[in-house]
Parts: sequence; C-alpha cells; structure tokens
Amino acid sequence: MDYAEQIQALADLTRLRLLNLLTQAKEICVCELVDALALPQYAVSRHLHVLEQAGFIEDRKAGRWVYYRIASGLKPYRRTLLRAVTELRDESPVFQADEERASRRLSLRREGVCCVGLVSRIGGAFAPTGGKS
Amino acid sequence: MDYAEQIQALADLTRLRLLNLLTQAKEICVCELVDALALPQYAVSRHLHVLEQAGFIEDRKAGRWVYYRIASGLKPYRRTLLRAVTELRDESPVFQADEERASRRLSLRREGVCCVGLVSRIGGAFAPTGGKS
DNA sequence: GAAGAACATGCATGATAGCGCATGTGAGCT
DNA sequence: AGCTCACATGCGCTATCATGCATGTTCTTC
Repeated sequence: MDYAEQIQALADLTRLRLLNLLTQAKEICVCELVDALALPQYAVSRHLHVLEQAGFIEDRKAGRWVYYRIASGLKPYRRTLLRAVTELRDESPVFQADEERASRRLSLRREGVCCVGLVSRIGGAFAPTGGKS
Repeated sequence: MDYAEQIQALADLTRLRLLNLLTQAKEICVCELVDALALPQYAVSRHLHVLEQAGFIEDRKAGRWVYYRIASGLKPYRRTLLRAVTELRDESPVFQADEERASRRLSLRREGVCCVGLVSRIGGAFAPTGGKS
C-alpha cells in the first residue's frame, strides 16, 4: 500500500466523519458510530475496514462488540494527515452534528460498555429515554 | 467541491510528486515538470488541472509557458495537508529522484525563464550539454 | 499569415470504489 | 442446541478516475 492509497483512504466524507469522531474519544464501538453517523451498519463496517487497512485505526474485540480507536505509533505524515482532519472539523456543520449525536450516545454507556441493556436504533435513532429502566 | 474531494485530489502518486516539487520551488513550468517526472505532457497537464481545481495550486501564464505554484492564502487544513506531503518526502526515493531531475532542469533557466533556447527532451531527457551554444 | 512550440482537452477504455441488499460469522444468552 | 445480537463480507450495479491517443488552442517567431 503506497502513499497515494493511504491518502485515498481519507478521500471519503464518511471516513472523514468517522475519523473525526475517533480523534475525539479513546475508542468507540461500531454500533455507536452507526448511530452517530446515521448510516447503515454495513457501510460503517466497510469504511472502518478501509481505514484500518490504511493503518489509521485499530480495533479491539470485546465480546460481541468491536471498539475502534486511532492507531498507536503513527508515522509523522499520517499524524499530520489526521491533524488536517481535526482542522476540517471547524469548517463543516456535518462534523459537529456527528459529535453531538455521538456525545449523547456515548453518555449512555454503563461502566465503559457500549450497549448494555440498550435497544439500539429505535426508529432509526437511539432513545434518550434512559435505556431499559 | 467538498472536503473529501479535495483530499481525493491528493490521492494520486503523480500529483503527490508534483506537489512535492512545487513546495520546494517558487514556481515551475509545465515543461520542467514533464522532464522532472518523466511523464507524458498530457498527463502532467491533467494532474495539474486537478490540483488547481482543488485549490492547492495556481498558475501564471507567461507567453507560451505556464508556471505553476502552490496557491497563496491556503486555508489551515489545506496547508496541513501539504505539510503531510512534505513529510512524505523523506520516506520514498521517488520524490528524491524527482527533486534531483528537477534541480538539474531548473538550473538550465536563463534569467528565470524556463525554456529559452532549449531543445527540450532530447532522447527523453534534457541535455546537460549547455543548451544551445 | 503560416509554421512551430507549449500547453490543454475530447474521447474511448480499463480499473477501481462506493452503495444496497443479502448473507455469513462469531460471541453471548436461555 | 438454538436463538439473537453485533459485526463483517460476498455480489451486482453504477459512477468515477487514470491512462493513452489524438486533436485543439494559444502564443511566438519568421
């Protein structure tokens, strides 16, 4: 995988949105990203795979969940590329809307676990009604 | 043109090579870039056009020559992206070979003009024999 | 104004990428 | 064991892109 291909991995709005969220949290579960971006699960999975192949992110399996995070030990130029993404953040409301949804979704975690007792994606959105009481 | 499209403009090895050269000189003529990259003229022209559309470079017409340079007044994230390109430079011999050819080609300028009295591309390379004597 | 140099562009082609749908995989729960 | 949930992936389709060839455009020079 040469340099152009690695940059190619960033040349997609969905992947930029994913990276934007991942740069702002230690790690995020796939289902949380699905909710935050309001995209089909298969789309999110695919884009995450591309980013992982390009070496920008890595994953951690935890039971039936998979948490993604920014890869550790990034080479300088990759780190710079990610920095460009974070600068992009101030320029488009798309990223801010993502962050808001992600923030609400992440706040529903219990003891760091993403989906405990959550009926995910009720009617296309996550219910802020307090989960299963 | 959204952000992903702008990054898309960088997702090509030829364009990375062009940018690498342009970040290291005030301005470079198309024919000089053709020699430095050893690529067909139409290819270089096309890629320059893509970079220009994406806002990374701008051109200056001078007679029958066209000089390209890094665009002035770049937004922060674009400047950061270009910085990533320059960091890429230390990682691949391709860029260094380009620079060497470009350096030799640029040294043939007379009073800042690119092709004065030059029979360009003799046998696929520029002749270091001193131009027209 | 005719010729040539420098650069740009229209067209056809092959390769690649993203999307939508469905299905596969693997872990946890009953 | 069987089921469900979270996630990944194979397939078909469409769109986009880089390339190669040829041609067009613009400027200079004779």
